[in-house]
Amino acid sequence: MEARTQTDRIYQQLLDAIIQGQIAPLSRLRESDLARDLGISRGPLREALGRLESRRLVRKVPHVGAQVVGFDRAELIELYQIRENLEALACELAVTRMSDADLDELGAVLKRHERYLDDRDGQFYIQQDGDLDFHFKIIQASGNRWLISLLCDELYQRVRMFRYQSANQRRRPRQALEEHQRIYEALRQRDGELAALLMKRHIRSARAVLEQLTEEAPE
Amino acid sequence: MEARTQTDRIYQQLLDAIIQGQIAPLSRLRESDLARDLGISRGPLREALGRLESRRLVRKVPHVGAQVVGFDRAELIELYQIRENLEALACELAVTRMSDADLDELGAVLKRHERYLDDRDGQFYIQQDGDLDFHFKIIQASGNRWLISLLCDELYQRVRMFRYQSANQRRRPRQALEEHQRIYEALRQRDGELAALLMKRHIRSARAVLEQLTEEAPE
DNA sequence: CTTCCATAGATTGTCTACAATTTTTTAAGT
DNA sequence: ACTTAAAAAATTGTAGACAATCTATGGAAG
Repeated sequence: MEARTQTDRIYQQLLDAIIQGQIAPLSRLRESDLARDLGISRGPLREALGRLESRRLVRKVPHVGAQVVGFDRAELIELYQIRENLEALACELAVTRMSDADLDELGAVLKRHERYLDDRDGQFYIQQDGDLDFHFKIIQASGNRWLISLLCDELYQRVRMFRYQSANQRRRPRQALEEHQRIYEALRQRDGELAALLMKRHIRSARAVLEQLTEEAPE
Repeated sequence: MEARTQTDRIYQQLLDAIIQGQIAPLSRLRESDLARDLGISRGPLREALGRLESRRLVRKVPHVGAQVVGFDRAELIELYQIRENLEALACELAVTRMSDADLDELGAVLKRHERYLDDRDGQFYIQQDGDLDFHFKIIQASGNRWLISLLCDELYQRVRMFRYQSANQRRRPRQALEEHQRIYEALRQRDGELAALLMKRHIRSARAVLEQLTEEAPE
């Protein structure tokens, strides 16, 4: 039997469904219906919805209800601005804490990505989330618990959601990989400052793509 | 009658009590007792506790219970590292968005602080939270919604909790004020880069104090 | 035809009771 | 006296019913 609680299960389940778009953005989430579909009562469901609200994947209005958040270009750009800075910080911190073994693991991730790219030349959907492995490893290595939970548990959910929905494969996976490799090299050489700079650039270029993507008229 | 929900009221109530130390760190929070004391049922209370857990002011263990988080020096230092970077970013963004009126307001905050300092020479408890006004104003002016909610709604609760509990008045309020003034000047001159640099230094010096405060043996 | 208000329906918020799990107590065995 | 195990107590997790609130429908007045 599961040691976890219903709330946890349902939360995870809804989280995945939302991120992968199985529950469409802006969907209204009716508690009674959902509870029935999921085979639980409203209590745990409400707690799960509350958690989703805290993670900003759902918006709740008192006495009205909950709905999945929509795609908001401006908000995503704001999110990327933050990632720029926090992941740069992660690089600086990681440099002082990563063991050689950690670096080897990180290198292995890149090797794996490279193979994917060679195989399915260009089009790599699986690498979608695989890309995150690289970032996650560095963040984890930072050893800063706030940083880890902020980036991995909160901000990144939104990034993943965006990627799934917009079917927005990176335009230039090869370039992204090269940027990763350069960051990796900097870490190898224990040059935190450089790694941070490169990471900042890396994310900024992703943001630039995002800004062009759904270009809108300047206000 | 209040438009808010019980969960909201209780959440705010518990939040204040925890931050101000009326509910001591590491206190066990028993649902039945708390609910009785607060005059509500366990349902809304549980949702409030869940929200507190999301904000990292409470830790919950399934089937065991919830307790207020304790003082963790290392964790606070990690938090300050993040503030350094995010508030620097806030400065850069704020520079491009602050109106002259906004700047006047910010200046007024500083004037007020100055008066406090002149009156109750040195010892300023009220300025405890007043200090945050300065930071909050800049953060708000950044216009980055993620930044605003991360700093104001999440991270700062922890900072406030620490300040209340440790009765850790800033040692050098005068110096802090001067640093604020310099940041303000940089913003006035629309020099975002400088403002960011000064903010980073400002928070870093606060962190340094923190590091000395409860000095522990290096591991 | 439009606007306003009242009523009915649907949905969320809250309470009480019950089930599952953990912790504490108690007692037996070594 | 100490360890182990079983039973009891306390506490959290879940379910279902009721109350409060919002939304939509329909009718009357202008």
